Amino acid sequence: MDLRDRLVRVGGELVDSEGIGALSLREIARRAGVSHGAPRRYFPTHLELLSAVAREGFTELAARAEAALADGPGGPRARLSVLARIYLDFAVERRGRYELMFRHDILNSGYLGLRDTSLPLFHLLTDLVAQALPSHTPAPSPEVVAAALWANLHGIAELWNWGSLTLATGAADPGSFLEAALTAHLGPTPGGDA
Amino acid sequence: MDLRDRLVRVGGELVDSEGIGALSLREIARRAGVSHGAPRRYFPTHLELLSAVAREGFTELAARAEAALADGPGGPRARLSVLARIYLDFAVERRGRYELMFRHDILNSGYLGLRDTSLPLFHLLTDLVAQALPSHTPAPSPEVVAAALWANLHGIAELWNWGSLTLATGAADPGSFLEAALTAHLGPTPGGDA
DNA sequence: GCCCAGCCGTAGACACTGTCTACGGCCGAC
DNA sequence: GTCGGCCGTAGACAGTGTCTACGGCTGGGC
Repeated sequence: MDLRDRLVRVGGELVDSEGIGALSLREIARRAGVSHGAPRRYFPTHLELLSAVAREGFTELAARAEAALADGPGGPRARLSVLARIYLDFAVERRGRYELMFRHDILNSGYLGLRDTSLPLFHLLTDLVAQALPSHTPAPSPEVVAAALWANLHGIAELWNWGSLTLATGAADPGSFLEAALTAHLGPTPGGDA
Repeated sequence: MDLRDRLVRVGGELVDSEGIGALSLREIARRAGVSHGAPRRYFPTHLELLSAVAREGFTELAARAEAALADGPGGPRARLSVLARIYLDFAVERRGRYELMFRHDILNSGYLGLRDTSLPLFHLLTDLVAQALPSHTPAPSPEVVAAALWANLHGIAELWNWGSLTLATGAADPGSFLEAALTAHLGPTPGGDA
């Protein structure tokens, strides 16, 4: 296997298990069994390696979303609920990776490449929102609603991971916040609660 | 002036102007005009110094909120709008500081002290939400709505600072997202738009 | 007035980090 | 068979956070 891919994979396992603080260049190189100078042949800088690890996270998140949305047709609102759940589950399960994926202070250099990987996900969200939006009232554009919903999801994910939501409300599961966010931004579910 | 206070102040100026990456222990010591070992007398660890800088941020945010809410009485919904705006403005103006304040991977050691400083702000939010919540429907508890609103605000702040909201929607000001979040979580404004 | 103790900051060492550079070894092309 | 180029090694360098030994200054007890 290519050393380049191996480095990204090792970095991914490392950030998934040990968190963002363990992602030093030399540690990745050690775990990949090469010297500390080897990664430089493929990633001119430490941050570019981290960007590649983050990008891998985006592709996996997109794959999860695609897989979950593939089998059941369902209405757009139900699909949005699934998508939001996928997003939140990813953020909680792969906490370190999720943090890395949104650490823009780290990833600015590789940001252009990252954007290409994360934009399709946002477009998927926008499309679903456009289908799910009620047709009454002068609703704002789907992009705006999708962005607002995304901001809400991201905030829930971060606060949940910090324990702030549990601390403030005693909630044992972020699902209620998720559904509240969907209802808040899209209106009440047309077909009932389920 | 106490060296302890000077270090916190210098660190605060540094994170406000240069961002979180510039906040090394030795750089703070240099700018304070002392040797790199001096801070250790007051902060056993680099992270505890950073926690103190973050705490100063929370107290200033609380002071801003208090000042803004003091002069005008206004309805609870209007006061919530002011509070949300204060929060968002702080996050945008003091971007580095805001990032630091919510970098829980850094601040875990001083987290207990931080919680004491940030909890009153959340209680203020909860109180206002309790007053602003419409009395129809089996509304969820004010804590839950306040937490959901906070999560939304935080998400807006982060995505806005990253430029993601501008990129996705072309918006030139985060205010529309802010008002949308208020409406989404509290229901439409009873007294109109203003 | 002197002396001594304790606080405060200095300075150097240590392990670790990311980056840069000079080097060798191996493999394929000619 | 020889030569060139890719790949990884290894060491140097500046920077970091932490730890420790040291000096200097100040204030209190006699």
